[in-house]
Amino acid sequence: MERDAALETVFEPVRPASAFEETVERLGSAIRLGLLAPGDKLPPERELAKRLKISRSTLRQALTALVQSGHLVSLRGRSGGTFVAERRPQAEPVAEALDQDAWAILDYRVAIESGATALAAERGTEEQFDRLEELVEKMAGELEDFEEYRFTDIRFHIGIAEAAHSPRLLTGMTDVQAQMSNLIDLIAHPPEVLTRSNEQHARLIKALRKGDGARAVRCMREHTEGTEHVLAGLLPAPVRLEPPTG
Amino acid sequence: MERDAALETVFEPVRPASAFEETVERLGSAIRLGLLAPGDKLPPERELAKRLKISRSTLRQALTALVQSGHLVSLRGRSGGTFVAERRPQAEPVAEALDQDAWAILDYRVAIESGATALAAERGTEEQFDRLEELVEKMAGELEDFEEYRFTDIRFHIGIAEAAHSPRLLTGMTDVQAQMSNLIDLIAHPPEVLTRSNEQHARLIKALRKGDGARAVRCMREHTEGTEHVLAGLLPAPVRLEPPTG
DNA sequence: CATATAGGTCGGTTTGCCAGACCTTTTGGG
DNA sequence: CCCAAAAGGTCTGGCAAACCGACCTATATG
Repeated sequence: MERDAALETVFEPVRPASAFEETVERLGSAIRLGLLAPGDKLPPERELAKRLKISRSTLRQALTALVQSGHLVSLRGRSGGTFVAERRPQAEPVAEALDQDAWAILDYRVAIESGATALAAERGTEEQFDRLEELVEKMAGELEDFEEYRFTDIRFHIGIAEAAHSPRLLTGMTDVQAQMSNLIDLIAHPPEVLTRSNEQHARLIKALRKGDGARAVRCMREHTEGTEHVLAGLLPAPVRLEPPTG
Repeated sequence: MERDAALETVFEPVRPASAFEETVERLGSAIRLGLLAPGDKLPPERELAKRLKISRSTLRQALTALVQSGHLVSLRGRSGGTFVAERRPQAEPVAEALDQDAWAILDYRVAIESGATALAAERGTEEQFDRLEELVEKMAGELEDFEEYRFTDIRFHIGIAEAAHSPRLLTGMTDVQAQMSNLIDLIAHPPEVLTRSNEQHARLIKALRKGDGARAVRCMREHTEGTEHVLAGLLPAPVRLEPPTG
């Protein structure tokens, strides 16, 4: 039989997330990605529960988890509320998620990034490109502070997804960035690397402005490959299996 | 505030799928996509439940649903089992899913397809390209029978995801193809269109063989645009909203 | 100091899912 | 010919997640 790989996926374990899990993930990622900035106030519980279409109790489970993990702070009383913590928890990374399949996200990333890039080249507005360019300039001033740089970088990449004008790609991109962060936090980022990386950003924008999708995608690929090569030295095994000659 | 679109996604309703739903979707899609061919026998319930890591009762809910919808047939007795129905249910399409956001899948599709294409250009093996070429030849003989053509087409696109050697992309691609089918079934497919489409397939493979990712992606974009243009006449509104000048 | 606005707590109900025992149908093999 | 094996079909009890809604507590502002 031939269509084997595809069939295997069909029978892979079904593991739907619970409402609680998904909520933690959504809010947690948004915070780690800087979509919710330190000090930002979340909507009141009852309201947020409505927006997320979950019960308040479930929402509170998630909030509690995020408070305990240091992502959120909640204050009681009249002008109280739930706030994004000022000092982000230093997620001690390493040791976890360094699995074999850490590589899997890289593949997905390539797809989302280059796909979004191709679309952005066609649909992006001047304003959006301007904004991307601002971000590039901002990054240029953050070469010494990786924390900051990375946040701006995330906004840059999400910005590309926005320029693609597609909700699905936007969620895809936030997904990707969230998962990438786990990996990216692991590696050193000397200013030279960031400089180079940001140059690629600049070239990318140029191609986008010209509407040259193919070139833009090539830039993006080059860009993502950079990370991959750096990671290559860190992740446990570069084994990329071949089918067992079925 | 600027990062608005991204924030909205954060607070979108959380709606985790149930195990039941996801199972129906997985099996149903696999059947509609032809990954499970008519007459194929599924593993016995108890075993399948183990593989999917769900309880037999939940699995049976899903199977029952699929039997009622005509996708599956189950036979009792010793050499019984659950089989893929010989005649696929003629999902009377129209009327449903023609929503505004039918367009959303098209965007995601572009990302997955062009992303997978880019990767396949780098990682695909000769054997895989050979196989893709076989499929193209097969399609060339199916220009008069759209049902058949479409199945082969699906296998072609999934084949590209396989050539990209990435599990995530594979699931992404099956997702995309499943959702696309809803739309594609709606439109007429005269042989001329299929011919043209298949020529694009052929060019795509050529580019893949040369390892020319950029060119391959361009081919793929051209290919997907074809569908989009045809659909453009059918879907309710081509409105692609711009942000309300926040 | 009253009251509005928040977070915090509790109890009861519903629903999804699971585990496992048991029944029924059919057929291949002794 | 009959029975054991291999399937699908049925039922029960139990647990945990999620929901709903009412109520408690803190506190800052007017």
